[in-house]
Amino acid sequence: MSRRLVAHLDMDAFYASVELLHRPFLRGLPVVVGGRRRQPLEADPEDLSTWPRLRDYVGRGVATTASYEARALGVHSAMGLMKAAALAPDAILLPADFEEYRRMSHRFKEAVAEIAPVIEDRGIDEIYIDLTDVPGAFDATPDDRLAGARALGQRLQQAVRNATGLSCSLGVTPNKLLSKLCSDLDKPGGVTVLDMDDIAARIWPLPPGRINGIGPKAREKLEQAGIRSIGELAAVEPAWLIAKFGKSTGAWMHEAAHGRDERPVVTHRDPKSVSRETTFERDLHARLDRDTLGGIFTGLCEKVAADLARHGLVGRTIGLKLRFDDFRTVTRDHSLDAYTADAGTIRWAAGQCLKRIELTRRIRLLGVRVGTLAANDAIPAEPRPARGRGSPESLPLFEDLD
DNA sequence: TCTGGGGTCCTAGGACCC
DNA sequence: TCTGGGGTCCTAGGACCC
Repeated sequence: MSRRLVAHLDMDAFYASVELLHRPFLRGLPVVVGGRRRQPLEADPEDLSTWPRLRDYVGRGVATTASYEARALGVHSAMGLMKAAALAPDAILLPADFEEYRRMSHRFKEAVAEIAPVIEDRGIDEIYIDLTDVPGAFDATPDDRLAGARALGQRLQQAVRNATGLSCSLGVTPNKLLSKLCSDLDKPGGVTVLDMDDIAARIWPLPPGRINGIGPKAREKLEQAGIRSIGELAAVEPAWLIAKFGKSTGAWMHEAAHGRDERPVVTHRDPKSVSRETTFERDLHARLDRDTLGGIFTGLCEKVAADLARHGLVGRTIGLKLRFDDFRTVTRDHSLDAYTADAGTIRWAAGQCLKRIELTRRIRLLGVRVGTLAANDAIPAEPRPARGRGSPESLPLFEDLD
């Protein structure tokens, strides 16, 4: 087995930290980023009482990020803002400024790339870095066998701070699984270094949910079986896990609990789907609100089409997603014979999907997706045998419901 | 005061073909 | 008339992640 060194770098409370960078007078206060698009901020830096507070928020938004002061009050990302307001009514609520976050994201990734160019993007605020071939990665001193890994982690952290003024945390270990886990162990601002020999002492005491890929459902199942730590998970027969979680997940879980992970750092991935969805301010009725729904539907299809065009992509499988007022979600797919990036064709196919859904309840969310993607300049001339279907000139949508 | 938006991957059944 | 497999594509739902 070849020796690897992989880092996971995670920005600390990224969106909130970017906001505080631009508004240092808010430092020390609980700050939450999130909510739906609102009017531009018109607050006075000199007068904190003019800044929007969580308690004044009304609507369906969630917290995207909470500063550490807000986290101390129990607010965390993905929490509904109404619930968050009950916990931290005085927290400052800032609208998300994705353009700015993307700029800072680009900046920190560039700074890392100057030191270690093999980078896997995991979203706007985190990356994996393959350090195996970076000079010094495996240096050791008499009192620190992981001195090279530690020094590299600290160097990356300093480079990010110099380039952005922002703090991040790193895990540096032999693989992605362990590094992801470790970057979270000493947040904010930590560099956690670990070798396979340290797994029993450092990893096994942690709860299974700390493993990336074990979510609420799996955690619940494990808990019911009395498995409360990664060490206990590691001691379970793989056959039992496979019976409980299926072949793939069960086998993976066993390996993960032992800290084994051979996944490479992937520098490029082809996109699999492009989608747009929106949750309405109020639940809409298929018939009573059909004009509103029809307009939103068309808008989503146009956005997806524009996204495809921007990336030079075309797709063949059109998907529709509805969420009802009881939060039940249904999806329908419709595969076309030919690739498309055309808004009208997408809307027609999504309309075919809509026909197959029984609209008994009010609708909370509407989404449109295009999958089975190909590059615009590499479409097969005869993609598939035509199987006969209507032409996209009629657009039966919410208009002809009823 | 319920629960955003953009994704990936897995499972499982049925159609259809050899 | 009954009995096979394997392979691929399509669809629907669900778990999970950032």
